[in-house]
Amino acid sequence: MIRMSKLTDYGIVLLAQLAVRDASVPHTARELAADTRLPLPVVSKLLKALAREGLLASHRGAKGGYSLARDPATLSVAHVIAILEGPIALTECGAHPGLCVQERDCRVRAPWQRINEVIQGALARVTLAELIETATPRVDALATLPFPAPEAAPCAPERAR
Amino acid sequence: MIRMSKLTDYGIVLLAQLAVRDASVPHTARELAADTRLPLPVVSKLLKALAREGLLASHRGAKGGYSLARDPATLSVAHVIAILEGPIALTECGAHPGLCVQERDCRVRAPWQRINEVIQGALARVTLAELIETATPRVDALATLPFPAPEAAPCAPERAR
DNA sequence: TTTTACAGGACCGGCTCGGTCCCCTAAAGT
DNA sequence: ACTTTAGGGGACCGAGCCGGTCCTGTAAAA
Repeated sequence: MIRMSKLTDYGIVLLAQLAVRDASVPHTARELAADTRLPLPVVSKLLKALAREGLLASHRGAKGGYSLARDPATLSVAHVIAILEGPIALTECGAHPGLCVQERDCRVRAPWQRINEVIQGALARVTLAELIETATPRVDALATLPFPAPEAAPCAPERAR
Repeated sequence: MIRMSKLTDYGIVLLAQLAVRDASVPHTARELAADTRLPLPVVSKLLKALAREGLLASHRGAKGGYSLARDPATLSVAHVIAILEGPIALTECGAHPGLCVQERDCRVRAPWQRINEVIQGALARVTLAELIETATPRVDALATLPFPAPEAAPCAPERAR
C-alpha cells in the first residue's frame, strides 16, 4: 500500500528516541528496545545498520551503546529511508532503470519520475528534529502543493483489491 | 523501497494506454496487453478490477472490451492507487490504526500522518490526463514544496541494507 | 580477566506479490 | 439457435522478501 517496511519505520522511531534522550551518554540497544517496546534483536539489527551507515556512533564494552552521530536538525527522513531501504522510488524503473521491457516508449515514465521527485523532496525536507517536536508544526504548509489541483481529488476510498 | 506494487503500476499504464486510444470504441484485454507488452492474464485481472471499481466500463461479447468510464482529467493517480492497493500510507498505523503497540505515546506518529497527507496530496493532484501529456509540464512547480528546507537534503545514496 | 555490549553473520517461517488457469456468462454474428 | 468472442470471478501456486531470531566474534571498561 505504498508502504515503507516496518523495519524502516522502527529505525526512524529509534532515531527519534535517541534524539529525545540525553545526548551526552550512549544508550544501549536493550534500553532503546524497552523504550520503544520493540523486540531487542530487531532493535539491535537496526542500530547496527544505522551505525554502519554513519548515522549513529557506537561505543563498545561496558557503559557502551549508541548515540546520534549528527545533529537531528540536519538529518532528513529521506536520508534515513534511503539508507534503510534503498532509493526512494514508487516505480521499479525509478530505482533500477533498464529492467522494464517498455521503458523505451513508456508513456507514463516521465511523469512518474516527477512524482517521485516530489515525494523525495517532501521527505527530504523533514528532519529528525522536526519529527520529535511535540507540537504539530505548520499545518498551513500543507496548503501549498506542487502540481495543479484539477478538482481537489474525490479520492478517499477505503480498502480495495 | 517505498514502492507501490507492480500491479498498480501496470494498472496505471493500462489506463494511460486506454486514454490515448480511440475512446469511441472499446478495447480488448488482448489488444492492451499487446500495446503494453504485459502478460495477458495480468492485464485481464487488472482490467477486471478497474471495471469492478467503476474506473472502466466493460462491454462483453464480440466487439466488446473496456473503455474509460470517466474523463482522464478527473481521474487522479491517488484514486487509482487507492483502488488498486488500498489506502495510501507509509506507515502501518496510517492505514490500519490500532494495531501498533506504541500507537499511544508514539513520538513520531503525528508527523508521519502529515507526511502521508503531503504524499497523498501530491498524488491526488496528478490526473491521468497529465500523465499522458508527452511534454513534461511545469518543471518549476517542483520548486514549491511544503515543509521548510533544512539544508536541501544531502541524501542521494544508492543501494543499502 | 570478567563482564558488558556492539559486529556481523546465518538462518527461518510466513505472507504477499506477480502470474497462471479454468469455468461461467453475456453479447454479436451467422 | 448456435457459435464465437470476450469479460467475470474465482482458485491456485511458486518465489522472494520481510520481520524476526540466534550465535559466534571482538572491543572496551571495571
